[in-house]
Amino acid sequence: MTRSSDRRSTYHHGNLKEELIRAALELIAVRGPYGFTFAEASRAAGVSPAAPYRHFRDRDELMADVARRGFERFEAALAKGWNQGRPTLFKAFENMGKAYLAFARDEPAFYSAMFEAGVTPETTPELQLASDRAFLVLRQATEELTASLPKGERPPALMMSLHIFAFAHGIASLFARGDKARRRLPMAPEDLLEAAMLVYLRGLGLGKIAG
Amino acid sequence: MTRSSDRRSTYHHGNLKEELIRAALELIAVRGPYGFTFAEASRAAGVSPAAPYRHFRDRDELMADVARRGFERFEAALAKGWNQGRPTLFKAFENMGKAYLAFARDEPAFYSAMFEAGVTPETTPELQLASDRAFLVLRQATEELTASLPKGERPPALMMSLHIFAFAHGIASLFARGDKARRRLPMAPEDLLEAAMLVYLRGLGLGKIAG
DNA sequence: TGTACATCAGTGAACGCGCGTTCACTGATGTAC
DNA sequence: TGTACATCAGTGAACGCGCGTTCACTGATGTAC
Repeated sequence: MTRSSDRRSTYHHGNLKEELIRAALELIAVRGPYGFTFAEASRAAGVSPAAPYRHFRDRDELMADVARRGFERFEAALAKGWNQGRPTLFKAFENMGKAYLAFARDEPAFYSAMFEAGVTPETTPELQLASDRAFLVLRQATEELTASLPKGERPPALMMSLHIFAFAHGIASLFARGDKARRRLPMAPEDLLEAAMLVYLRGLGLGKIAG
Repeated sequence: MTRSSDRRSTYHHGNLKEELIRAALELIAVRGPYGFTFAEASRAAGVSPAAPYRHFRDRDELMADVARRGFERFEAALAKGWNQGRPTLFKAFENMGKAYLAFARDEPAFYSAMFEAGVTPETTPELQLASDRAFLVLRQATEELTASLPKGERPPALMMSLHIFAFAHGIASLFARGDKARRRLPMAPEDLLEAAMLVYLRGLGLGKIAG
C-alpha cells in the first residue's frame, strides 16, 4: 500500500513534493526517462494536474531535481563501497566498483535521469555540485590507491579516475543496468569489471597491491 | 535544399521509406531518441500523416530499423578503423577505438537509437544480427592482437573484447557523444581512450606491441 | 501496341486522447496583536 | 486565549495542441493478353 493510493484526509497533501519525485521515479523506471509526464505523476499522487506547479516550474525542473538526488545517493553509495579504503585499498577500490554497478542495477530510474535523460550537469549549480561530489569520491580513492607508488611512477590521478569512471560506466550502461535495455552477458558484470581493473592496475605497476 | 523541402511532382513519393528514416535521424539528433514522432517525420517528408503506415507498422518498428542501420554503419566504421590490422596491430587497434568515438560524435542519432532508446537487440532478428556483427569486428581484432602472446599467457578474447567495448562505450557515452548530453573533459576523449588502452595492454603483457 | 485490370502508395478528413498550462477560486495553516 | 488576516498549497474547469491511428478514397504504376 503506497501513500499515493491512500485517501487523503486533508486538503493539503503535506508531502507532495516528495511524492511527485517518487511517482516520477516509478514512471521513469518502467518507461524510461522520457516516459514520464506531469499529469501522470499528479494522478499517482492523487492531486489535481495543477498541483505540481506549486513545487516545480516545469517538467525539466523536476527531472533536474531527480538527477540531483540521484547523484547524492550515488555519492553515498560509492563512499560506502570505498569505506575509507578498508579493509585493504585494493579491496575497497573493488567494492567501490561494485557499488557503481549495484547502483545502476538497483536504481535504474536515478541512473537514467543522471546519465541518459539529456539532463546535463550544467543545468543547475546544485546538480553540478552533486555530480562533482560523486566524482570526487572516485578521484580521492584513486589518489589514495596510487600513493603507494614511488612518486615518479604515479599516474595522473585525474586521468586514472576518469578511466575508472568510464569503465564502470560502460559496463553498467551496457550490462548491469536494471531496466530492459540491459544486454545479456555470459558472465557477471562484476567479474568483468574486476578482471578489467586487475589488468589495468597491473599495467600501472600496481600489481603488488592487487595481489 | 533537402529533398524534403522539394515540391513533390508525383503522387507517389518514390523514396518515402528512406526519407522517413532520414527525418527520424534529424529529429533524434536534435531532441533525443524519444523526441521524434511519426507525425513530424511525415511533415518533414512532405506527406500525409497516414503515409508512414505503408512502410512501418508503427513507431517502434521504425526505431528498430534506425538502430539496425546504425549497427551496420557502426560495423563498417570499426572495420575501417581496424583496416585488417594495418599499419601495425597496435596502431590499427587504436584506430578502431578512435573510430568508435568518432561514430558517437558524428552520428549521435544512430548512437542513441542503438544504445539509449530502450531498443534492445533482441527486438528483431535483423537487429540482433547487425549488433552481433559489429561486436564481432572488435572481437576478431582482439584475437589477432593477442595472437602474438605465448599461448599460455593469452587472455580470453571474449573477455578482452568486452573490456574494450565497455571502455570505448563509457568514454563515448560520457565525453565524446555528439549531442548536448556530452560532459566536458579537460582533454580529448581520444587521448583518454588511448592512455587507457596503453595501460590495459601493458597489464596484459602486451607492452611490447604497444611500444 | 493498346487496353483492362490489379495493385501499390499515396490522400485528407476525422476521431479520441492525454498533455501542459492557466485561471480564478478556496480550504487550511500560521502569525501578529 | 481569541480573533483577524496573510499566506500557502491545494482545486477543478477549461483551453489549445499535437499525436497516433483509422477509413474510404484515388492517382500512378505494373502487367496480362
